[in-house]
Amino acid sequence: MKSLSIKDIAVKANVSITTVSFIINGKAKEKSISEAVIEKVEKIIAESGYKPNQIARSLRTGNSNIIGLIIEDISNSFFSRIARLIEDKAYKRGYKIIYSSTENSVDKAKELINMFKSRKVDAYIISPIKGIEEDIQMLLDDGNPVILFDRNLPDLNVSYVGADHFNASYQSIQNFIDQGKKNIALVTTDINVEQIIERFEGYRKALEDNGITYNDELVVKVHFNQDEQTTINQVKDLFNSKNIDAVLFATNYLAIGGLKALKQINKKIDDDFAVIAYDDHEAFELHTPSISAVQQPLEEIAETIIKLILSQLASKSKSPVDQVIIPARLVIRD
Amino acid sequence: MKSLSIKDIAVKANVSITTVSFIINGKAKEKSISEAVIEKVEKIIAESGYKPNQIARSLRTGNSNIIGLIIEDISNSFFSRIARLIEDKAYKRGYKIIYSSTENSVDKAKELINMFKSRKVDAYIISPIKGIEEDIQMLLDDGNPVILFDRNLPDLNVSYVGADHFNASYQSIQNFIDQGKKNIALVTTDINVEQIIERFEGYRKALEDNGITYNDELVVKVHFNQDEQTTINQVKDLFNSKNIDAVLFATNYLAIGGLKALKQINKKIDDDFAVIAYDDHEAFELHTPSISAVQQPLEEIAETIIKLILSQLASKSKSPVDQVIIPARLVIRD
DNA sequence: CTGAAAGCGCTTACAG
DNA sequence: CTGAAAGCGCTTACAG
Repeated sequence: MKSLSIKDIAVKANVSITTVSFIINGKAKEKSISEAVIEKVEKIIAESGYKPNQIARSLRTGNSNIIGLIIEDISNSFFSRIARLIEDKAYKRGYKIIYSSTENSVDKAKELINMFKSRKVDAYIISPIKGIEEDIQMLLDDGNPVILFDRNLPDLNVSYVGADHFNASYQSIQNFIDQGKKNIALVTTDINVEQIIERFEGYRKALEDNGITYNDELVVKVHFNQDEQTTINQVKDLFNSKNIDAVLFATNYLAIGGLKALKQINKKIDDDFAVIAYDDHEAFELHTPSISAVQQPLEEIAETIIKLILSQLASKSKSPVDQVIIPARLVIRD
Repeated sequence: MKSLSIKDIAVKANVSITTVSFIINGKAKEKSISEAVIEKVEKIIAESGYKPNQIARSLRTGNSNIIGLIIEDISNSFFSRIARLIEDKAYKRGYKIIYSSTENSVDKAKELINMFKSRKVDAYIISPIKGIEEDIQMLLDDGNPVILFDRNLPDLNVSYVGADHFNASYQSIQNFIDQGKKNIALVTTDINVEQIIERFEGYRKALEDNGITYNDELVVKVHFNQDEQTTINQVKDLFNSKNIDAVLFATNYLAIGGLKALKQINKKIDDDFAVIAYDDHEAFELHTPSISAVQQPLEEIAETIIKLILSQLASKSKSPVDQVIIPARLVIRD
């Protein structure tokens, strides 16, 4: 069953394709099409259920009304919640989202960028990894709107939206110290991305500013993508071998694994031992006791991303570069 | 900066567009293009970084290599995990995913189907709601591959993949009864979708088969989309007014809200009071005590969906209708 | 007030 | 072994 084309409508209405096109695109008034013709054509369109072929429209106009979203992993709740907000806001402005997960692979990320490029997406929202700087630079050189989020690529002159990871991490550690903690551990990952590095630097700086010597042995860097059981074992080893009175988990999935480890070795979270997770998660409020967490302002991040995209889309000229850093919020529970 | 077209490559290589097209599409041998020409053209393509315009290709060939995914809400962990698996498997077969969330709105669902239609997606994966039967029937009439998942539309003769919600619910209740529970509550939602109805029927039938009278007052149906606090209050009311020794939460977000309510009224989960959540969630294993859950076989569901899609895409003729029901697994914790 | 025609970047049947 | 040309379904500058 072939679907209807603009030609079919034109024939049925006994007018030209041009006229139908003008009506579809709301240019009827501007082109002074007569009321009678407008009504006739609109009636036929409504009755037939005709939908313009967006592919043809894209080929002709050069834009697709699709925004490409490249993230690490859609099943990670931080990304899925951001994706939801972005989708919603984009949708309201007439844009659809194509997403794809990179799994932190440089090759896959490059492939995805190429794929989106050949699909002529109108804009790119990317949570990037190191190693794709060149590819992003090419997108910029070609005049594409590009917004990085969550993590920045400092070598690039590109728009970026993200939380203030350094300060949020710093405040978390300061909070521990204010409670009198001295042996503060950090469980983080070994991926070399901006936001993880900033969280580490916030940790280190807060210790330093409070006169506490940084101790390498209190920092565990787990491999990205390793299975949870391995992470759990590493955390157990850490707590079994060291005397620790507070720990910051640098991501929510690390915190989930870490809490399981603490449960298994029966390490109680109480006045003598404090925990903060970076990025909130539904499990934390529910946990006994409740777990404090750094909340990134997802709504604000998503809104800012979309605003920047739209303004870049609007300005046909060289896109302005905006770097927006949004404060994160430390939520202390219990 | 305009990107390169096939014509630019043809000019540079001093051959025709046709020849370049054959080479790009791997038909060089078949069309007996000479080795020398193939090499020359491939070299130029590689050097120039030329990527064929997929929009033009789609317009010409009529397919897009894009699969449309319509779900309730990407930020719900059940859907985001399924989305991740589907994306991954589709990607390996050369397909990309466009997704959109319906938020259980019939209007939005209809809009999304139209949007995907005008984008000429090659296939549709839909977690449907009642009220869009006609729209789906139109897709089927037009010969589009359509797979429903999670929830079925029984009035339609369409392929479907989902867990055996009835039996999983039945077994959960049977498990309670085997432990000697008598006053078994169900917290569910008021959305009129197949999988929620089946979970309810499983509950009711298990009670009946065990000679326990169904009691309307032990069933709470919360409004879809209401805020969590309202749900929490309803659950509190239920437990404050009734004597209950077991509860099945029909979705994982209801369980999250419900567990918060139980915590607030200090209702302990122990030998005298049992809880099962439908759909697992990271919070449940971590909870004190751990919460039992029905696990849907996500991997198998995603794999089956993709297999059906591919087989429908392959068979140019009338697509076969397969309804695949996959057993779910009750994981008892503690 | 309306239409004929070019062109977006491809694929492919046909011709040689 | 290779190419000219039609056509996918639109939009839009130009003409009348």
